[in-house]
Amino acid sequence: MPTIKEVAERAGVSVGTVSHVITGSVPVSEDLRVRVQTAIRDLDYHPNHVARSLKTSRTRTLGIIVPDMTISFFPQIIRGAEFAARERGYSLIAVNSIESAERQTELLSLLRSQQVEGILLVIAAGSTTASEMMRLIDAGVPVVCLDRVPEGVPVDSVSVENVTAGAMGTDHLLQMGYRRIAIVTGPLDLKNEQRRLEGYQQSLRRAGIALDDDLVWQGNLRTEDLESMCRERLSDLSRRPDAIFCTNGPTALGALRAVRSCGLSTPDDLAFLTFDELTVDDLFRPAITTIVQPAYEIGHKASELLLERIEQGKSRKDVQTVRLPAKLRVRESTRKKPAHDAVN
Amino acid sequence: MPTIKEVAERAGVSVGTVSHVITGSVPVSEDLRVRVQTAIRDLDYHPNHVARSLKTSRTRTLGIIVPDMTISFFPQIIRGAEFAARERGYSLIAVNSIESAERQTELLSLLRSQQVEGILLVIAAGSTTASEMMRLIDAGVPVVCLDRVPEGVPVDSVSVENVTAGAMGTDHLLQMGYRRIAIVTGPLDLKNEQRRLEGYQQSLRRAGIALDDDLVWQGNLRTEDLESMCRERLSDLSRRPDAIFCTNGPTALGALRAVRSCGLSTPDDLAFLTFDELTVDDLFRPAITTIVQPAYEIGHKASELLLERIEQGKSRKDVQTVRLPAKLRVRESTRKKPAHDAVN
DNA sequence: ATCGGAGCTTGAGACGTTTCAACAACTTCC
DNA sequence: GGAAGTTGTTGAAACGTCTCAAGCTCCGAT
Repeated sequence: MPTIKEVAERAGVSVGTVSHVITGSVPVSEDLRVRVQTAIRDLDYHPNHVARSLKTSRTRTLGIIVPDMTISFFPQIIRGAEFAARERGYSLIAVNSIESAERQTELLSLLRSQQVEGILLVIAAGSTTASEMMRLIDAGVPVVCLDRVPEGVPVDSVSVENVTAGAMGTDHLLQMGYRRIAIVTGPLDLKNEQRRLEGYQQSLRRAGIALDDDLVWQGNLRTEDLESMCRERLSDLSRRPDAIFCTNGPTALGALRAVRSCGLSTPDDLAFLTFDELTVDDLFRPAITTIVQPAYEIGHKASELLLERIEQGKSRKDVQTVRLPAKLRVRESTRKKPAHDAVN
Repeated sequence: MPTIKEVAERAGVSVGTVSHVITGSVPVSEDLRVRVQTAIRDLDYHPNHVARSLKTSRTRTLGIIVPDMTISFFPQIIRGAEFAARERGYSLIAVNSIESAERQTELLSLLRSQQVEGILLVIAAGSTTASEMMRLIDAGVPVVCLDRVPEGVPVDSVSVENVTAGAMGTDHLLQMGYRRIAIVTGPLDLKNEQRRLEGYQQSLRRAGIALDDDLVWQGNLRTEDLESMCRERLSDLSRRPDAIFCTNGPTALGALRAVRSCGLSTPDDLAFLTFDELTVDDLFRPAITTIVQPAYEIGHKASELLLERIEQGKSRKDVQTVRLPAKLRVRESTRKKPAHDAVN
């Protein structure tokens, strides 16, 4: 690859002048400008960002760590974040932590080594992040947490209004006549799982329905595990719920498979409601009612917050906490419960 | 952020020694090693990759450009590529061209400026890439094309065996008793779309069935456009096909919506077969028969090829062309056509 | 004619690493 | 006991760029 020096030679000017033409930071005469630009084109010269970054200590690059890009929720976030970054002349590099705390630590270090100017982080499940995050923050690395928000850490965050969303879903099921509502969650050390559960409980309490621990089905994020757990739970006829509420996508997939493999159908045998679209929920028969998180907007907003932090070097005092509303998209799987069913 | 110099001072050694401890390239006495490592930990030092790269002109980073990360096929590719890269100590940065030729050019330049050591490229639809690719190759940038392979350019590539896959799908439909098979394609300037069509035609010809241009429904990659095209086609009762074969995921989604909105059902009114899983095809009722491309493996293999090129500096003479087989996953949407239907 | 200033252009230092040649301190061997 | 290795350590140059201070040219004002 040609260097700025070769461009300078070919154009018959100094290196400094070439740099000025490229960055536009200092006026250059028309004559020289065109000579330089011609040379750049002839040589197919691409400025070496590595060298530039070393000098300016600016990379104009953000990093984002997500647990798993193959879960459709995350690419949407990434696209939103990428777009916002791009609007401000930044680029975004995305990496997967595959829900592993060690990998997350490695990636954090990798991104810092790559001199990204800020980091968007969706915390890996089960990682005890608090101290690690504090180190990051103390080191002055701009960070914004998305979707999953750590507790007790003064860090900017963007996520959905989880309690409200959990309550909204439960309210809807109640309204449709369901009473024995099972909630299927991922690991409860994920705060947003916990909050969704909280919303569910609030809603039931408001409706005067006793909470039943038997209806809180806590699992992990592995679809297969979820499936077998649900299958087991569902096989106990006497305690079978009349509705299932899943707090996230992978969970929902497992639960749905379990429902099917138990020979049950939705919504005849039980109603079904889930967080996050399964990409094509509208095409399912019955179509599935979902609580839709504004994934793209979450990514977009998080990026904006991060850039604000970076460019205005805001003090860590004023931690920003953005909570976006989720939307309920009602479809067939939560159809009103028929009266003759409702009697039992 | 602390620098290697500060570490050296704190440990009371020279900068060179610290570097040797970090890279492990030269033996260092136990005594100094621990002193240096302690200093590194105390200072929370992260080596500056930017500076390192400048010196070594190695970034150990690959770039991948995909049209759209929200199409589930691509994240799978990325995951595969990322894994293979990681196995060899490389990291991978992913960006979206959003099917735009200009954006692709920008990103190519961006990645080169970022000094990635090689590029994985899924060409944007409609970009006339030949000359651009030749420049890249002539400049000695290692490139591997995935999924979509340009014609007449001596570049490594990994994709699925498209003709065979197209024929395989068609064969299956024929075998199940369908005769009027419509094929729904994306833009035919994408060579793999063309090849899938080719396979379809081969299969029909082998079966002695006349090709009917009326059954080749060419569209673009926008689901909505596809939907309205299909709806229009399907509304013409006299010419309605008895099976639909979609050559990619976004296309399939559109076609499926059209089928539904025309009040038709699958497979009773017509059979349905598509390339690429719609994430949860097994949960559809009826479950959809798909031709599954080994996306993860495509990414993995492409990464390996690229790394080989990078590390062994293979000459451009021996262009590698890898074609992986697709798999037919038979489900309900292509159930055997009932005899009384088959008479007409 | 001289001076001052505006507007371009240049050269050199610095960014944080790696790495090579040089050196120092020990061993080992004759 | 000294030459020749061996092993570990150091200092300085270099990577490609940006940027600051300094220099040059030209022009108008005095």
